[in-house]
Parts: sequence; structure tokens; C-alpha cells
Amino acid sequence: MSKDKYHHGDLKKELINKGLYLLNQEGYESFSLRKVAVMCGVSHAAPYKHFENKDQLIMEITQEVANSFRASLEEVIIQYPDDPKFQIIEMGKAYVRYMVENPEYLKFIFLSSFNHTKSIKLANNNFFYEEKTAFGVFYQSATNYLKVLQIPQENWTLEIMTMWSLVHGIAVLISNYSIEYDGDYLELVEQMLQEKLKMVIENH
Amino acid sequence: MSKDKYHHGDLKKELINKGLYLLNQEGYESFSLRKVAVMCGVSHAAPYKHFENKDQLIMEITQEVANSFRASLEEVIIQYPDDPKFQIIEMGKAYVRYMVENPEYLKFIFLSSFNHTKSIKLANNNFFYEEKTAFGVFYQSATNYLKVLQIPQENWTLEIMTMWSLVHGIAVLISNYSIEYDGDYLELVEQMLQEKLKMVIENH
DNA sequence: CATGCAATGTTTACGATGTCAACATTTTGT
DNA sequence: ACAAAATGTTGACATCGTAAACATTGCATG
Repeated sequence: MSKDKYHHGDLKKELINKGLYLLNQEGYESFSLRKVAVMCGVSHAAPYKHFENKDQLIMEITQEVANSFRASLEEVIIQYPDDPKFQIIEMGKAYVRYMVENPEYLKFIFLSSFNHTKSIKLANNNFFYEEKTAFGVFYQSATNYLKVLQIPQENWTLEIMTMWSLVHGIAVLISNYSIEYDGDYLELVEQMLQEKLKMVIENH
Repeated sequence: MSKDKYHHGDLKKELINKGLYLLNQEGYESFSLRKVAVMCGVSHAAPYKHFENKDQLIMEITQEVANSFRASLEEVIIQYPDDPKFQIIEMGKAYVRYMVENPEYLKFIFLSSFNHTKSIKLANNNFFYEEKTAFGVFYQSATNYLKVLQIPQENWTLEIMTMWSLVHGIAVLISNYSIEYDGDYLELVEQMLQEKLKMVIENH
């Protein structure tokens, strides 16, 4: 497949990959369709053969990010399959580490109006989610822990929402530079979760 | 002050106010300098006499939002000055309510690269913050609670970070539509904080 | 193999935008 | 009263998202 073909080969995939790269290099605000096109060595209108518009490309990039985020959480389950407590704590740390190490992704997620999928629902003490999401993985690990401890199921919603909010909150605060933590933030996450898990036990 | 003067009167303030309005009407993405200028009945380049560039205007609008956010938390202290526990719980609810009711503001805060002020620092179990911020108010209420309970000061950082993360996390998750909660989210916040505060006592 | 259609890429054009420079008007300090 | 500072306007330019018209390539069907 020579480089100077008229047809590209797999432009769609390269647009997503280079777009993700550009996003990390220049940030969300100066991300543009035309720049991505240039990076792929293609004319500025070529992307329109693969995406309806800019938002569509951004949505697919976001999808890509969401998958890599989920994968990094699944990795934790693979690494620590046998100790539920250790697993959920490590997952919390992986969650925060990912967001802190990829702050630009957060902006994508918050802006793309793609996250508004309502794919996660809470009702009657049950979670519903349609696709494989990062939260799905987190949920799986958390419920496993609650199951092992024989926590009554009617309390799961509160327990899981608490853990999720804790982890998501500290992740966003640090990643967004809303706070500057002079210390090991992963240690902080561990302490917070450790304390929470202890309480889960004491409460029942 | 007649309307058809050459000079406007207080264009700077009106740009901020109308900008804030436009932001809420159309959202962050379709916010533009030129639209704000038109809304103020002024030519498209007029804003440049008051702001260096678009980012500067956005920064000042964000400042405005931050002030209104802080004011809504201060309101809680004024309303419930005598019951520390009730106060911190109500403050958490006010925090989440504000973010959920003004989801567009969140985008501003996350994008403007204005929040990267490092105005809040954590080190050696102490918080430092230079300006009057929403977190400053939250911090004041939380420390007051910890003081009343005579919690040792070396534990304050962890306790406050936990409360803040909890509240911020659930606020962001709901406001961003990452989750759809079929119920009273303020009740959820109350339960989460209630449980946390109980633990603060039991831990000491 | 030929040929015509679908897929993919290019060129050109348009309106909206951020920004700047040159110019116009008003206000203000002395 | 008048010069200078403050404030607003006009016009221009590059960049951007997007659409239409056109060009090239690959593939399926005869």
C-alpha cells in the first residue's frame, strides 16, 4: 500500500487516532477538523466522507477514550481477581490515575454531549446500564465486594454511589487543577476508600 | 443616559452579564464574542476595548459564576448558623443543587483554564487558599464541625477531602448526565453525608 | 476482460468567528 | 478650550465548519 495513493486505506481509523493525538498535544479548544485532515495528509473535506460532522468525529474519539478508560479498569480485575477489598481499592486508584494522567480527555467527555447517553440509570436500588462502560466495571467490582460481605442488596445503591462519587470527585478535582495536592494523591484515594470500606462493614 | 449614545456607559459589565445569559441560553459551544457584542448593541470589535481577547471575557464570566456559587453556599451559613451538622449537610446539598441547576457553568469552569489558579493547596494537613472561594466556605463549615467534635487536627485533611470529593463527585456525575438518578438526588446527598458524619464520630 | 456504479478524495465557495489596524467620536484633565 | 485618553466603528484577514460539484479509484456484474 503506497503512501501516495488517491485512496487512503483506512482514513476513518487514522482520523480517530490522529485526532486523539492532536487532542492531547493542543488541547480541546484548538482541536479542529482541518488540522486532523492535514495530519492525515488529506484534504480538509475528506473527513466528511467518514463522519457527518465535527461532533461525530469527536463522539467517536470520545468512544475510543471511554474504551481505553474501561480497559484500564478491567486490567485491575485481571490483576487482582481474588481479593475483593484489594481489588476495589486498586480500581479506585486506577480510576483516579487515569483521569489525572489524561486531563485533556476529561474536557472531551464534559463537552461532547456524548456522555448524555443515559446509559446508566439508578432506580429502585438497581443499576441499569446498556453498554460496557467504565462504570460497569467499577460496579462489578463493588458489587462483588458487597456480595462477599453479604451486605443486604437494598443498601447497594447508596454504598456504590458513595464509592463512585468519592473516586470521581477526587479524580475531577485533581485532574482539573481545582486543587493542588502536595503529596501522593493515590495514597489519599486509598485512605478514603479504606475508611469507606471499613464503614461498610461496621454498618452491618 | 440615552440608548443611542456613542459611548455605552458600562459596556464591560453588560458584556459579562449578557455573556452569562448567552451562555445559559445557547451553551458553551456556541458562545461567541460577536454574539455578545450584538446583544449589547455594539460593534463586533468593541469588546476588545475591555478585554484582551475571548478568553479574558470568559475568565471574568467564570469569576462571576464562582462568586454566585460561593454566595449560594454562604447563604447556608447565614441560614443555619447554630447547628454545625445540619449546616454542613445543607451546604453539601446546596453545592450539588447549584451544579445540577446550572450545568452549563460546569463547562465554563472545566474549559476556561481559569480554574488552574492553584489557589487551593493542600500540604502538611493544612489547607491554603488565597481568595474567597466556594471551597473556602465549604472548608469553614467543615472545620467548624470537626472543631466542635474535637477531632484531632491531623485528621482534618482526610476528613475534609472525603466530604468534598463526595459532594463534588455526585454533583459532577449528575450535572453532566453521566448518571440518571431516578429519585431525589438531594436525598442521596443527605444520606451520603449523614453516613460520613456518623463515621467521623465513630472513628474518634 | 470490460464497464459502470459506489466509495473515497479534491477543489471551490460561503458564512461565522477571533483578532488586528486604522479611523471616528466622546470624555476628561489641565 | 483643547489635547490626550478612553471608547466605539469599520474593514480586513486567517481559520474554521460545512456543502456542492467534480475527480479518481475500486469493485461487482455482464
